[in-house]
Amino acid sequence: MNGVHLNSVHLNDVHYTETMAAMETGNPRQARHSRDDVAEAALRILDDYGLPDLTMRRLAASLDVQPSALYWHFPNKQTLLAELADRIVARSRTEHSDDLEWSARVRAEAAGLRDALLTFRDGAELVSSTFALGLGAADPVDRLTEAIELGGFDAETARRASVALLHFVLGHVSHEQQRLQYDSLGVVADEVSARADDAVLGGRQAQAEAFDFGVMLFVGGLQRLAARP
Amino acid sequence: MNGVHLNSVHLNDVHYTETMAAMETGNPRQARHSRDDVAEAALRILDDYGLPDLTMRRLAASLDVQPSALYWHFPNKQTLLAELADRIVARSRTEHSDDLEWSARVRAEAAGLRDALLTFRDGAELVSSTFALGLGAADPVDRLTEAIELGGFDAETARRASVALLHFVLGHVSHEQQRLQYDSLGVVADEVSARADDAVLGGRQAQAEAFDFGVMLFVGGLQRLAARP
DNA sequence: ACCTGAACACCGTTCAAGT
DNA sequence: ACCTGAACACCGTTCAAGT
Repeated sequence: MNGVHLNSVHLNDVHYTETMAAMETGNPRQARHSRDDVAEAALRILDDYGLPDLTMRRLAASLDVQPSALYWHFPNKQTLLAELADRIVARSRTEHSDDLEWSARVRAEAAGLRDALLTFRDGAELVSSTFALGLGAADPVDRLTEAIELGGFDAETARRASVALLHFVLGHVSHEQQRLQYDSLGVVADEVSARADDAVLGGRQAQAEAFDFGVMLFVGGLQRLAARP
Repeated sequence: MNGVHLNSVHLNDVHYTETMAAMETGNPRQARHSRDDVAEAALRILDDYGLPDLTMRRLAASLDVQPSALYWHFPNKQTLLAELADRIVARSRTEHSDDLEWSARVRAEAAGLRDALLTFRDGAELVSSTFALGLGAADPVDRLTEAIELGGFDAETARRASVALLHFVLGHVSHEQQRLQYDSLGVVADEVSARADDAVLGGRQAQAEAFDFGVMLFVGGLQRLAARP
């Protein structure tokens, strides 16, 4: 804008490589990091210590870097979290043998999403919070919408239904994961009430059943809608 | 346990009243606060500035008190938030003319809960986070469960359905409120895309419709379940 | 291209002590 | 019964400067 050709700025830019820096300082430092390195390190902290412990300062320390260095790769923490959410959710891409009936496909997508969220500690809460902020998580909505549209529903109905279903999925799995680490903290206190509680809403099997039931209610609602338009 | 009668401890306890303190210091300080005062002040900050600004330090300042004083009323912030969640949710007690059909009553309960959450800024997010932690929000679950049981469903089915419905409600209203303040921040940028976006998922009316649609899917799923057991 | 150093403006919580 | 004062152990983010 001011007449200076931006392209010329880097003409004699000296690129300090890792080895050059090591030679100068005599200190064979860690490799400098890429955006991808940062995201992967963050996912590791998330899974090992949970969302509350995923701080910029801790992340920086795990990469042997100053906290301020992270802001070269991501403009702020929220953007980093959105990136993590997208990476977690990307694992839910099911090869949903396209010959499935639409309702079975919806159930498969929902189950795949749940599995993906469960592979990372606090995964549901992370995705949930970034989804609520209007960032990321667009992909699962699109895939659910597509599956529902196969049932002959119009675009808006399908979208509304898939967003509703996603809210259920995120809420359910958040709850589920919260309970997991609550249990792992061993609030043993009342053996009896713990058992009773467990019988009602605990146990991996029971959680999976409750999840399927919720998805089924949704699908059932859609089917009823199709039956009497 | 050690033989000392606990009842005798307070026998000659001197109670410093507000006026006594004022007389001594010559400083007519604010009235000392009750647990209820603290909760009400917190609700005011929540509604005026939002959940991220509801810090213990800010709350203390609004009460003309040191942050540490709050810990006499609540053991920690989480407990305070749970109390706020309960207070917000208590406003959803609808006088659901008991002559309503069960499905209408479920819809009324859901709508009442949404209205209650909307009366406070970030209300849904607050209730959602404490619910995910297993604190509070038990009341709405109970009322929804009761309504569903009137439809002839067994206790576990009713409970699972009501928890699922609650997850949808919390997720939907969180999203809705997030959008509200996103809009109020006036990210005017693209007038055009804003309009287009608005047509699809914006507007109070559209949000209310999408909400009702989601609830209807649930109820429809239950009805279908009743039709073919 | 990627990072350091230092600072700014905050957090929640504890605890002895005061009135 | 309710609060102060002071401290502890943290946060996210910015920015000039370095290599």
